[in-house]
Amino acid sequence: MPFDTRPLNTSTTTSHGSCLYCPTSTACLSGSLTANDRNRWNGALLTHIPLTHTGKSLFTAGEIASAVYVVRAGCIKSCTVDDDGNEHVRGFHLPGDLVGLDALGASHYPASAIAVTPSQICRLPRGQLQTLMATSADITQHLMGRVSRDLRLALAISGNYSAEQRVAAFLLYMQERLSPGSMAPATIRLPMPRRDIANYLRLATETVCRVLTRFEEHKQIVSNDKTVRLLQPVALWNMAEPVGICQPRMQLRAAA
Amino acid sequence: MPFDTRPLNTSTTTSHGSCLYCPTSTACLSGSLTANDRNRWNGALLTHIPLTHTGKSLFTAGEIASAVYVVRAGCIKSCTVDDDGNEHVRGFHLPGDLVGLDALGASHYPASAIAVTPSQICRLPRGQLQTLMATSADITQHLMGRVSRDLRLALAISGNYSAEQRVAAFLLYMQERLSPGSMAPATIRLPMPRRDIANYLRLATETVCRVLTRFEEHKQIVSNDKTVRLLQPVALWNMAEPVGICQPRMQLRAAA
DNA sequence: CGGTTCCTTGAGAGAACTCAACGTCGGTGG
DNA sequence: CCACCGACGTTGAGTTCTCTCAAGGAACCG
Repeated sequence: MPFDTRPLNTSTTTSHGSCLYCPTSTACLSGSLTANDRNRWNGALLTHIPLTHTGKSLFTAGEIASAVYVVRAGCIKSCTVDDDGNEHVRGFHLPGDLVGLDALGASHYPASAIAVTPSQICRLPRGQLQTLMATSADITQHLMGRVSRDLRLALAISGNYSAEQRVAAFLLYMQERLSPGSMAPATIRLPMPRRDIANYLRLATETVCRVLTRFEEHKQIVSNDKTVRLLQPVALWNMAEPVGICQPRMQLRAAA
Repeated sequence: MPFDTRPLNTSTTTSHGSCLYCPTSTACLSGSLTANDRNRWNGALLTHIPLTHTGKSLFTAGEIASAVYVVRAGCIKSCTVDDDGNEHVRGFHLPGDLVGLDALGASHYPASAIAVTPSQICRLPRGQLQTLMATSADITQHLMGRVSRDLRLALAISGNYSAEQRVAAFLLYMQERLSPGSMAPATIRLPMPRRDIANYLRLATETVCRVLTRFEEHKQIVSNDKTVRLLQPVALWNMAEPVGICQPRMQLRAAA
């Protein structure tokens, strides 16, 4: 399978499709705009970006920030490499997410964007973005919402939490992103390797493994490589709640 | 001294002064706008906010986000309290900084804003902000810049760094903020207690103390309570470089 | 002066890391 | 078809870093 479409609801994606048929159209910014603004947003988006294969970079830290991207399928990580040569994963971008927002107020990208999985990307040139923002308060509002959502997520994950809290929060966050609304014990497929998860959560790869093993011993999950089934989301949620990146989930509260 | 104006260049501040005479006018958003936009920005700002005393909160996490604030003097920390009762300091806001930007895309404040030091604040109601953004692309741009700057800072500080790297980066960052451009070994006055610094850097208070003591043993700083003199900024910078929140500093590079 | 808060230092505990080894999987080439 | 290789995931043993707990001193304030 050269192109992983499992997170999507459709298996018929093309690299030249219009936003109208884009499987992420409800998650992409265009989904929440008025008809007029949506048309203009879609008109500015270049959808014919070729697939990005695993490890290929969309842009590199330090490059002049020339565009913002929308993930249409797959998974992109944004990361930096410090002067000691250590990689730092700053976040994962799933279908519907915007990539490169942290460069909006700067001239250069502060982080690189690298495909974690073969991905399909839409490109929105910076000039077009400026025009859109200058002429539509609504688009501006929604963009602001995305940037500050990223800010909230970064601040939440940067908190001082234990390895178990981090991993639990990550699992629940990914579940919410990959199968939104599903309350039953869901089976999710983590697109990224353990190394990237660990790096993102500021843990060692081995620590993530050990925590997953411990969760499995406690019958809270069933893990098989990239596939994880959350058996006791409530237990995980009780651990992860302080981190604050997963939904309030009345259902879970009620069940607990 | 009921009102700490030391970071400012003037000692004659009033609680009703106009932006024209505001000591932070160059740091505040208004400093980088065109004359027309600046007038409108200043016109929307309510400058007659009473002093905020240490420990007093500007707003509390969960409240409906009704405004954005500009710090005119003093220091504000934004923080959350998780369900375990632990406080998490998300950032410090110094004169010229905007507070509450992480609520721009949400209906409620995700974090509380609490005075670390007696402070003076300007208030910008949300409605006014929307109007400004809808009618001035320039103001929108600058606001975007602030939000994504905050995002970059949060992402940088959330990296996986040692206690020494964190403290060194924090000292350099504060020096840059409190006495910008100064290259000579500067004496800075940290407005916040060790507890808040430690919490912000995700360390124990005692660890921050120990690191500062170690820096002092190595003749890299001279520390006396809230006053810190950076004797070897180059050495600190070599430690802090990977964190990436301090300036590139050609001078320091050259000297190193 | 007593009370409180903050800063500092020490000793021990614990969480996560490093180093190392091993099994699995998928791709590649003989 | 199968051996080989590299990347990834998992597990164990020992180490290191940071935290926790504890106590004392300094500064501030009523």
